[in-house]
Amino acid sequence: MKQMRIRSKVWLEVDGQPFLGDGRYRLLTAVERTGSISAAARELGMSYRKVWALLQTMEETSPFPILKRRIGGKGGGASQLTGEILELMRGFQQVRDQVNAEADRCFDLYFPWRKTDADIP
Amino acid sequence: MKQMRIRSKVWLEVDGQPFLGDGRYRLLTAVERTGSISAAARELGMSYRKVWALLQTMEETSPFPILKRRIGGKGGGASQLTGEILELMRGFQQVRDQVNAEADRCFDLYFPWRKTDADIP
DNA sequence: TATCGCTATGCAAAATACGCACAACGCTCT
DNA sequence: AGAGCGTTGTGCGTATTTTGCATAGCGATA
Repeated sequence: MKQMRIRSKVWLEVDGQPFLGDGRYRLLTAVERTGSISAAARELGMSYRKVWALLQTMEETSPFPILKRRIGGKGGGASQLTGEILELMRGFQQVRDQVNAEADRCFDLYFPWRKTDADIP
Repeated sequence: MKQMRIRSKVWLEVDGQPFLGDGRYRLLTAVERTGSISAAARELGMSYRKVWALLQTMEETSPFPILKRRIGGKGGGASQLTGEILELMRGFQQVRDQVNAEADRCFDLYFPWRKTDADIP
């Protein structure tokens, strides 16, 4: 039984470069909760190398700082998010949820048939 | 001057596999207008190999036929879209436009500031 | 000043995307 | 009937991107 469904994706760009999308949102959330980039990587099952590159790219395109990093010292180091990015993340979450809801609504509106291939003419 | 803006993307999936998104929509439109896969590829600046693979994958995941192909014969061959996919494309276009509009609306709603980095606190 | 776990990075390997080059096909025209 | 044309279809080597291993650097604390 073929099941057809709609998907949607929302992200913010800065100067045409991807800035904040769903993946980075989850990553930042994990960093904030754990207080560490490497702990966040472990938690999400990603390599530290990859996570670090993501955050680095993000920081380079961002108009404001994202992370307060501490290298060395107690516990070897730590990182936490800046107030600016936390505020932006709140707005992003709102927009994302609302757009996803609209996509589902439109799908039901324009494709009330075609939930499966059973009802294909 | 850093310019921040929102982007959104909508696509249909069949059994969890990507089926129809913006790129394939444009491709199918070109195939229909030109009546030929290879002409569509040239028009979009893509290799025939890539376009063929896209359509092949699409046809494999689709619950219904997409293309009416003719190999050899007048003009060497030709292809045109089935009525089913044309109908689906119309619905997709509606949903896509409406969701994109909603994304823009939400962005203005939740980020009335932050059009540029000039007005960052 | 030794330790610890974190941040930071060079580099090779793995996976993926890409497209060139060629085969198969069947109308059409001679 | 046979050659030619411009399609569709495909094998396979090459380029590009992604990935993560391995290791260096750091500094507060004890």
